[in-house]
Amino acid sequence: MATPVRSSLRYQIADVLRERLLGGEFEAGEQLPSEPELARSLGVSRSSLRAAIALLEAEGLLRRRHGSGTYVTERPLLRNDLSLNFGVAEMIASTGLEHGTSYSHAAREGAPADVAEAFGIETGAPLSALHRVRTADGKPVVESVDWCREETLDPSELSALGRGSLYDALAAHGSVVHHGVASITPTRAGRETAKRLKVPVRSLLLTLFQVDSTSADEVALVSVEHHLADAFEFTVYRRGPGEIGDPHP
Amino acid sequence: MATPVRSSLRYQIADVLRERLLGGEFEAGEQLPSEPELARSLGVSRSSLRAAIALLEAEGLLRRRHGSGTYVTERPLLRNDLSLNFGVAEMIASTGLEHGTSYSHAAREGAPADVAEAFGIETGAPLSALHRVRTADGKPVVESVDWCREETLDPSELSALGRGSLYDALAAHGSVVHHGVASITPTRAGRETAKRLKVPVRSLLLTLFQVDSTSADEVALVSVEHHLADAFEFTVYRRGPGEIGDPHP
DNA sequence: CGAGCCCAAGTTGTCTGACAACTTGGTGTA
DNA sequence: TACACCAAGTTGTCAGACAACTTGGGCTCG
Repeated sequence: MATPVRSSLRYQIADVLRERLLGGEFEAGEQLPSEPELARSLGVSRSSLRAAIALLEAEGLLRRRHGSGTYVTERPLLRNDLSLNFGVAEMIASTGLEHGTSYSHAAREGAPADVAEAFGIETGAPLSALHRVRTADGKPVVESVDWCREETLDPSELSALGRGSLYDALAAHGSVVHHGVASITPTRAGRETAKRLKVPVRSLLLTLFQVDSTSADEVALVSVEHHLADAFEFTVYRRGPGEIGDPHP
Repeated sequence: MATPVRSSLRYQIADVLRERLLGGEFEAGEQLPSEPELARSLGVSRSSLRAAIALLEAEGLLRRRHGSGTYVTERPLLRNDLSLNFGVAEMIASTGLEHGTSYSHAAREGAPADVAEAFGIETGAPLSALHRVRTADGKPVVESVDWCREETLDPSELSALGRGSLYDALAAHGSVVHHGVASITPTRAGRETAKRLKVPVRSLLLTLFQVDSTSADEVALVSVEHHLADAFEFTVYRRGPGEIGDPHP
């Protein structure tokens, strides 16, 4: 088939392998077929396959051992792996719960200091803002505010979002999100937030302040998410220390 | 010089480049020399260089654009990048503050349920435990408990640790930590923790539960760290969504 | 003069084949 | 039994070539 092929081959191979790995085709700790064999069976060159394996190794899914083989990492699948950028909806869906939105309001608002700094604009300059409360099986679990430039999406387009993904809407307007940088802090629910999440004031929250950028490193979206403390568990794969090192077997 | 060369060449190249990048040799957004040129100047093959660049791309330091070039990512250096595994001491030192330990106690203790599960042993089975309170410029900021097998390090070895790194001590006993998986939750200070950190009971904390493993995927260390909410800021680079995608320039 | 097409140079992406470095299990020997 | 050695299999690195893509300049044409 003549698919347009937008992304590099190695990413496509990595996607295929990731799917097969997460699909449970291989056991934890099991050895993968050798590189030449895998490459043949996938119909790609060994070098492209190796590049794909390198990606999965950086994600912590695979482990390579010189002279021995490539092995599936023994680890419980990470829940809500922070190194991947997904929306709240996906996060809720991945737990098997039904996701919904109990509150949604879009407006033209002045940028708070931290948001303005991320966009490189003056504090108070107008932006499009989308306030939402996301639910899991009907229970409010996340209160979020998303900010983007008016030129990208105006408030009316934001309210018309419905069940569609914000990332998709941005992409449709030429602002494809390539990556984000999130900063994580524990907080307490203020009066407004508490009311919207239906929890007592000063309840424990985990707050994500995230700046999403395009592949040209232009800030496309800034979002603030307040998560109920016990709603989700965030995990990260941390490399090192020493990056490699294996003195003796 | 004839260094023994233990790790793969691509990791060494990545280390060199990372150093040069973080050292400010290139400006943010600047284009790197072409791959053939860089490879020549480093005295390595282009394929090895490409493997190294792939690592740095996965870390979010570089960006490659087909047909155009390789560019330095525009982002403020991440503070306390969670995707790298560093100790509390390094974290404090990186802020320019003096790190210390105001409390340290090692003992043989029964494993709590979550720690036992990580090690794959029975709850209550004996482990070596190291309780510490870490300080920044004399102020307590982190309370931590580290657990490891008695065979690896016994309590007396833990108390003798002094200012040395726990990772170094483990490595010296044949347990080289290769990576960790951390899970992050907001918590409140209990009575004991509050007293040790010298903050009011129920103060806001960020808790990291981390499982460190060797390259053979054997659990070497489990640690629980309670961080003062305003002491540090943790950040993560999040790939995606879509992993690549760049419909039009 | 401006808009748009075209092309050439430069860059990253992929392929092929070969050999080096290392691991592992088995065999043979002292 | 213990040890040295070897052979097969694996990943790591190298070299060279060509494909795919971007970019900027020059050209034509209106």
